Amino acid sequence: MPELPEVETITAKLRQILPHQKITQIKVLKDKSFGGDVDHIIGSKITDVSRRAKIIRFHLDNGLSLLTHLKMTGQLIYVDQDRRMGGGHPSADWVNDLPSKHTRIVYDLTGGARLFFNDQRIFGWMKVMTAEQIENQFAQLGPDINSPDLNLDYLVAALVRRRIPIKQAMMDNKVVCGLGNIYVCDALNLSQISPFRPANSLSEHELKTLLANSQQVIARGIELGGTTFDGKYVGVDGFAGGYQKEVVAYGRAGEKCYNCGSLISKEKLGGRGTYYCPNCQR
DNA sequence: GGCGTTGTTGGGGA
DNA sequence: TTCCCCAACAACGC
Repeated sequence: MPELPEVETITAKLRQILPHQKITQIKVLKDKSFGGDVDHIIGSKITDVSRRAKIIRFHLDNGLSLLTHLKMTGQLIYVDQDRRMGGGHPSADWVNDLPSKHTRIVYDLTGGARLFFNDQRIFGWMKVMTAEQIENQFAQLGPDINSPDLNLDYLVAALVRRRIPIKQAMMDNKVVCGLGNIYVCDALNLSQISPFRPANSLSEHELKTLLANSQQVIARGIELGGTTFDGKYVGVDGFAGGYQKEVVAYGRAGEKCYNCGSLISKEKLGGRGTYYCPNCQR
């Protein structure tokens, strides 16, 4: 479920909280959720937390890293020794339910704090990896949508031979990372470009507009702490994001397009729900 | 019981 | 080989 703004929000928070903390114990409640040997990282200290695409990386002082992908329903919830979530904020009222029936892994940290990995659908994972394995994992990825390395020339070159619909191309991690279904629908609506257009049919000017709007919706999503539908995404402190209040297309089928006043449609594209305005998105 | 769900991956066909 | 489509992963709510 989390897209880049959600993962970025979680990463930024964990980067404030976790460095210098030691992993004292790990309880794996669902084998499928954890890859590698817990004994290789128990006793190590977290030195940094970073993000690439939608993958969060915990850097450890023994040279290994712990990587996690939250996929659709993963959550990382930090609870300190006083059972406050997210390091000092008031806690969501379900803090006392942890570990819950969806908790897959529990990390005990320095001084009695704990990090919970919850994942309803069990698509997400956490894995112990070496630097070399991480390099391989990241090698095929295009630049992050919010990366300074991403520019119009790159996007034009990446899409020139792609005939798939522009929406699918923008969601392809080999082209650009971090633009998921919610934000890509909104970026296309703001750009007044149809999601069904072949990627290589867009003019350079259209791609420029789409890139700028994509960067803008992602930046806005980060500002608002992500998007929460159905309570599936929550931050490290257990609370929801705010972008769902500002969506321009996603989830608005039957409501008026903010560009032109026509009604937003919903159709399937590449197996995903696609919200767009048939009138002004051309 | 059926359908839909915010992400990724791999198999198979063209 | 590359490109592209689609099923699969699995659990929940409507």
